[in-house]
This record gives sequence, C-alpha cells and structure tokens, in this order.
Amino acid sequence: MDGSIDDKSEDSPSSSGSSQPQNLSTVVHTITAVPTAIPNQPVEEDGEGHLVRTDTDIGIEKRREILSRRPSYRKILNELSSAEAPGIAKIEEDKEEEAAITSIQTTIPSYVQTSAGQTIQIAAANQNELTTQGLQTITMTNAGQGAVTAAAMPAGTTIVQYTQGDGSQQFVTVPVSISPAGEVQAYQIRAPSSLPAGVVMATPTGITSPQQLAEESARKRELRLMKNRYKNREAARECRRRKKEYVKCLETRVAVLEQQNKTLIEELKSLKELYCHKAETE
DNA sequence: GTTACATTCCGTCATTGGCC
DNA sequence: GGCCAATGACGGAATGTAAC
Repeated sequence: MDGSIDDKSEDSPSSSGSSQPQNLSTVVHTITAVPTAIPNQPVEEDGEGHLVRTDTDIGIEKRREILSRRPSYRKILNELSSAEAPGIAKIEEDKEEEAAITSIQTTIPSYVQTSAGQTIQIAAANQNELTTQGLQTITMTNAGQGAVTAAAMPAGTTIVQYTQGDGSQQFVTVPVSISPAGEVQAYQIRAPSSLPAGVVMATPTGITSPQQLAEESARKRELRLMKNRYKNREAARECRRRKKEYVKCLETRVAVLEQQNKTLIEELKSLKELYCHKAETE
C-alpha cells in the first residue's frame, strides 16, 4: 500500500452497505503490504544501531514496489468474502455494463437529412464496434432517395441532420463532393476526442495517396484510443468502487479487532485480579 | 462576498499480469 | 506476443470550509 488512497468519500456503495461486521471476527487475514523485504539492499547505520536506507535506494525500492503489485481489490475482497462467508458481499462481475454498451451500439442512426431536405442513408461502418459517449463512426452513402444536386450543397458542404437513438436531433457539417453522375461520394463522419460533444468531423473514404493513408491510419488509431479511453473510464470507475468497498471492509475489520482487543484486555485484567486474590488467600 | 486551501471526484495514461 | 482487465499515478474540475 502506498498510502495514497484518496477516496475518502462517505457515499457508500450499495453492495457494501449490506456488510455484516459481526462475522468479521471469525477469521483474521493477513494483508501483505509490498514490498516487505528487499534482498541485497544496501543500508547505513544511523548511529544508534538502526539500519537506515540511503536516498538512492529509495528510488530502487519505489521501482520494486511498483513492480511487485498486491493482488487486486476484487481478489482480496472476494477472498475475505469466501472465508468469512455471509459477512461481506462479494464484488460481482459487471454484466449490466456490457448490456449497456450493447445498447449504445444499437443507437446508430440509419438515415440523415441534408439541409436541402434530401435523405441520405447512414450505415454504421461496423455495427459491432464499440461506440463511445454517443459518438460513432458511420459511413454515409447516397441511399438513392432522389438526386442530390450541386445546388443542394453549396461550396462542397452540407448540413446533415440526423436523429439519435434517444430521439435527439444532431447537426453535422459535412464536406460533400458530387460525382458526374450526380451521386454523393461516400464519407465517414467521426468525432475526434478533441472536439466537443455533438460536433463531428467528416472525412472521405476511397483513400489513395500516402498522405491520405497516413491520415486514415491516424484516424483509426484515434478511434482505437477513444474506445480504450471509454473502456478504461468504466474500468477506473469500477476499480474505485472496489477500492472504496475494500477500504470500508478494512475499517470494519479494524473496528471489530479493536473491540476484540478491548475484551481480551478486560478478560486478562479480571483473570489477573482473580489470580492475585487467590494467591493472597493462600 | 471573496479568497485560499483542502478534499473529493473523475478522466486519462502508463504499466503489469493473466490469458489465449 | 498480442490483447485486455486492473490498478497506480497524475492533473484538473467541482465542492467544502475557514479566515478575512
């Protein structure tokens, strides 16, 4: 433990609220702090016979500390739960979150309407792809719902309106080029993390030049990072929740052990008195 | 009211270990 | 070896609190 626990909030998670402290006294676990001992670690004496580490060694220890991690909160708490049975609620796997993500995936709109009133089909680039914060990568193609004329898209752009899964309207500025046949070229609409929510960018597909390839790979990388960020955000939330639960559990154990200690001290005291009294009478 | 400081919460990145 | 979940570390935003 590094002692840097910053989650001191009192808003207890619902699952931990059901913890039963009375069962905690049955088993005493040893939570191993790492590292407990570092082999071959040079030390100095402080003049009083105590061994003191030098400053340079602290860096090494820190590194070792980083390298040798303690088991996860989930493992520790689940271990506590299994040993102490009904005392502590197990940290559950999060099935609901997966379901939530799935529901986001299905909110990709099918059609958009240009500022001139044409309807354009929006097909998800990959329906199975994880979408983040309501942002999605979608490919816009002409659905053949009437010819889109150049007049409808002055200066090579158009405002695209689409309806999200929740019914809210979104407007997107999209650069559009028209083929000689009057068809709209395929574009991808995306939302990089640098843009505020609700604002998306559009980039063309059918890339040929090396620069475009580089841009495309950068875009893919950005999308991948976005997905990772989303997942990690969720993971961090869960991790903090578990950490809170774990700390709460430890605090409860401390309280129980303190009480136990008090009781034992009292017991020892009374036994001593009894012994002394008996010795006097003899 | 406002300022300064502390605390809490949250998102992000880096890193690790386990699994395939 | 790559992928992924878990977690530590860090920084910024939001909120609380005490002193003025």
